[in-house]
Amino acid sequence: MLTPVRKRSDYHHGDLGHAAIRAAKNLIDSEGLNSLGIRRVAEATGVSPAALYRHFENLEQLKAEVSAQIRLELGEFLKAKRDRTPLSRSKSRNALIRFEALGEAYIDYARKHPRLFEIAFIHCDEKPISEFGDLAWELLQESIKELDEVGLLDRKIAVAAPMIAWSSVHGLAVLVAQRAILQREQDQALRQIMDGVERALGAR
Amino acid sequence: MLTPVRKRSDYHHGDLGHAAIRAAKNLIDSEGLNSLGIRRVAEATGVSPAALYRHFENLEQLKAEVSAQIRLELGEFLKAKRDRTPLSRSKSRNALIRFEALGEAYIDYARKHPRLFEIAFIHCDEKPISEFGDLAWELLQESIKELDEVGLLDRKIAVAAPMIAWSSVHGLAVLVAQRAILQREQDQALRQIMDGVERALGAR
DNA sequence: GCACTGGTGTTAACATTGTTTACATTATTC
DNA sequence: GAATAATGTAAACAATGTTAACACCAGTGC
Repeated sequence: MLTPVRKRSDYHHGDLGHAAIRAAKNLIDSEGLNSLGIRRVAEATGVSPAALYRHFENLEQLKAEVSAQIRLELGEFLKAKRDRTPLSRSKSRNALIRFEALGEAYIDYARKHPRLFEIAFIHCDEKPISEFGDLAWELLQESIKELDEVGLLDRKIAVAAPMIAWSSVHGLAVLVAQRAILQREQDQALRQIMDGVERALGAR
Repeated sequence: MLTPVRKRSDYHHGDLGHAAIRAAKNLIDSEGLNSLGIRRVAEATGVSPAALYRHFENLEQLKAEVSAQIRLELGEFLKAKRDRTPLSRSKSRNALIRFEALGEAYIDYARKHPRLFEIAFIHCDEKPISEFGDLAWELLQESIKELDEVGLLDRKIAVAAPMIAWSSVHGLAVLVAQRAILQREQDQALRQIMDGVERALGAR
């Protein structure tokens, strides 16, 4: 991914703002949150530092917008990976396969982009997951409904199911992103946790 | 908690290092990680900024030591709260009560000290939870063993149990600390998750 | 075509930060 | 009690976020 360079008349950028968010994201992804700075982003977008203040109030707001962007991309990543998993002929098994694909994809993202994942959920202040229209959350709900339709969801636990599944996998993802779990133990941990979730939901 | 002030002869501090970690912790707790700085800590401990470099290589290392300190305090918090929960006469119920107390205490800490909790597990690089002799992890293992002894643990899931329980509750704790879950929904979420964990472990 | 206006960029400055260097003071050791 | 190590200070450095004053340019209304 190359650094986007100035276009057009060479004075006005044309799409700073979006370009800044992209540059900031790449910076965090490759060098970490601490390396994110107004001046670094300005350099990467080929613009003077002060120009960024026409598009963001301050560094903190830029971070927040990058964070939102990452949440979006995470959701798209989950969706894409789930829709690419091969299905069987059993509708019942497919519900489970697609559910597990979501879990795997979630951990996968945390492993591939740990620094992005770490800031995905900063500053959701008083905006709960279940309300800020998060794509990932919707995918989870949808998947649980699929489980229900094929009889793999214990009705007693139905309303709690999304929370249980989310926090279980999210917990692991956080630990993976922070490298608090050894690389070689991550796959095993995921299998254990998905097993646990499925036992909890009654899906067995 | 007052700012520790210079003691003794007024030139040598006597216990900078520990005092710095304490000051840094209080700073983070009350104003957030972004407000942590060498100069702020120097001011709080009544010392010149350069003095801190006799005790820490740089700001990053100070952060790491604060992080370790927080992990320790979190463990002690869990232990204290668990040992203060009233027990019943049934040994079987007590195992469950103590297990749930751990979960509640974990969330409680994240709620009371969100900014501390958030940095508790940064920079555990390649030192997995299960190995760095973490007190909290030991408490969890111990509690699961208690569940096993009273027959509340499904043997098939025994080895996976710690991972399942940890990541579930840790996931919620992270969301709570980041305020991605509304205050009034937190208690319900915890109950749902503990239910889920107990179903997963076979503890019913 | 042309002035004007709002949006977007630049440059130069400011206060503040982490960090280093050279030096001062105290503790400790023989 | 002198030498030495440990621990503090002060002053400087480059780099940072941010602001203010000015420059350019696209679009609108005449």
